[in-house]
Amino acid sequence: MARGRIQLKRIENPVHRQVTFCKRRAGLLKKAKELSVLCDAEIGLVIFSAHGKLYELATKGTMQGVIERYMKFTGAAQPEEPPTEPHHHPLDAKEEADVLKQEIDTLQKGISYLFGGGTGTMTIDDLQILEKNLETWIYQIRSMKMNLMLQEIQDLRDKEGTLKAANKFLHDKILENTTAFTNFAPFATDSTYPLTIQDGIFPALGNVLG
Amino acid sequence: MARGRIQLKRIENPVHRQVTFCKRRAGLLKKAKELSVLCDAEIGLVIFSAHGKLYELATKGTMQGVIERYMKFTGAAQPEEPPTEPHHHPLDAKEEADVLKQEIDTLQKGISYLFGGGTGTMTIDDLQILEKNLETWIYQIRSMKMNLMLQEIQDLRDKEGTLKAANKFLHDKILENTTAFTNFAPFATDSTYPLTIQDGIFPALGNVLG
DNA sequence: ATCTATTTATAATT
DNA sequence: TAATTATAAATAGAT
Repeated sequence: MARGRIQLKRIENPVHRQVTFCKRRAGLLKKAKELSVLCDAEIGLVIFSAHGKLYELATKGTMQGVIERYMKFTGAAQPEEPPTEPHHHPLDAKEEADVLKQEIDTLQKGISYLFGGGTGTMTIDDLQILEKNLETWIYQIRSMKMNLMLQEIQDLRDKEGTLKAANKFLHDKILENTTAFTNFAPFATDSTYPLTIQDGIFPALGNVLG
Repeated sequence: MARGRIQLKRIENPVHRQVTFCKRRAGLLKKAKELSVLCDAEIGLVIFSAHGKLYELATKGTMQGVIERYMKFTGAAQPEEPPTEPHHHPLDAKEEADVLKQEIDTLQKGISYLFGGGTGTMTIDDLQILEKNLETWIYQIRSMKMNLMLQEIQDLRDKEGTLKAANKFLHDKILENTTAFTNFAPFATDSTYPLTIQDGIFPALGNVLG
């Protein structure tokens, strides 16, 4: 990138190649860090030099964590442990996570209880109970989360509607004011466009805007 | 890097953040490719956006290959092999919903199959498989729903931010107009108060403010 | 998405 | 190996 364009091919001179590797490796790691910080992304970066040396960067946790998340995402059967959920909104998220963990505990305890004896004396009735329990657990987990999240979505939608309404109101107000202004005559004392409405609306909007 | 320095901290404005994420993500991937080609290095790069979308790059082979090499290097436990068909792009909402339905289907079929026969010849191995499947299903259902809903919540939050910004802008606009108007028409001060609009808007605002 | 003014990264050089 | 410097490349903000 300086003092001459570079060709996008392997640098044959081993000294140049090594120097460039060091510089660009540092640059790449820096850029990765910046992207992670600026945009709140989780990044895993591994670099094996031509001679097999490893350089790595994992933002927001460990490389193991990144690899597991990647595995989950791409469908690799990477078992166990509830993954680190995307950090979002501390309050509800924490509660939800706790409830969720508890539910999973319950499920695993139930399974252990039913199967852990190793007796092989499972009856159809036992299995029926297990089935029902599993369905119930799944249902409860799902609906609990559903309710929480639907609630939040609804709240946000309401907020959006309100903000849009306020937006429209303000917009219309501007149009009115503009019209009044351009058409205005000094004797327009009977104006129905009362700019002092702001006394009513602005303090309230102040809260919305904040 | 251009038109003003940036602070090395999370960009709060969601629009700016998203734009910067796209640009810098592209830049980072490009730099990684260049380093790999120029210096004959093997690189694996995974990026999870704040919304959980996956972007990846593996030079000289697959991401699985990079992960395995990394695991060998660090001596970490090998997370077994890739029965994978990597989605190069994260599932969108519709795809996720379909997968979810399918998973539920599978769950119900599995239960029916295992219990519906009524033979009572369930082996411990069968039960082990069932247990594992149930855990997997629950996890998948949960994380899929999570992703969908977190996505929507994030979208709505971003929208909210945008609307608030718009409202602030309009609000400022009104202040300007008001000032201009009163300066130009000092006589029109006895205007009546026009209350018809607030009847519509204020109750709605009340919800936001509360 | 495209453009442009700047900042940042870095190839060549010392 | 570590600076310096001239230049290419990336990108923040604007359109």
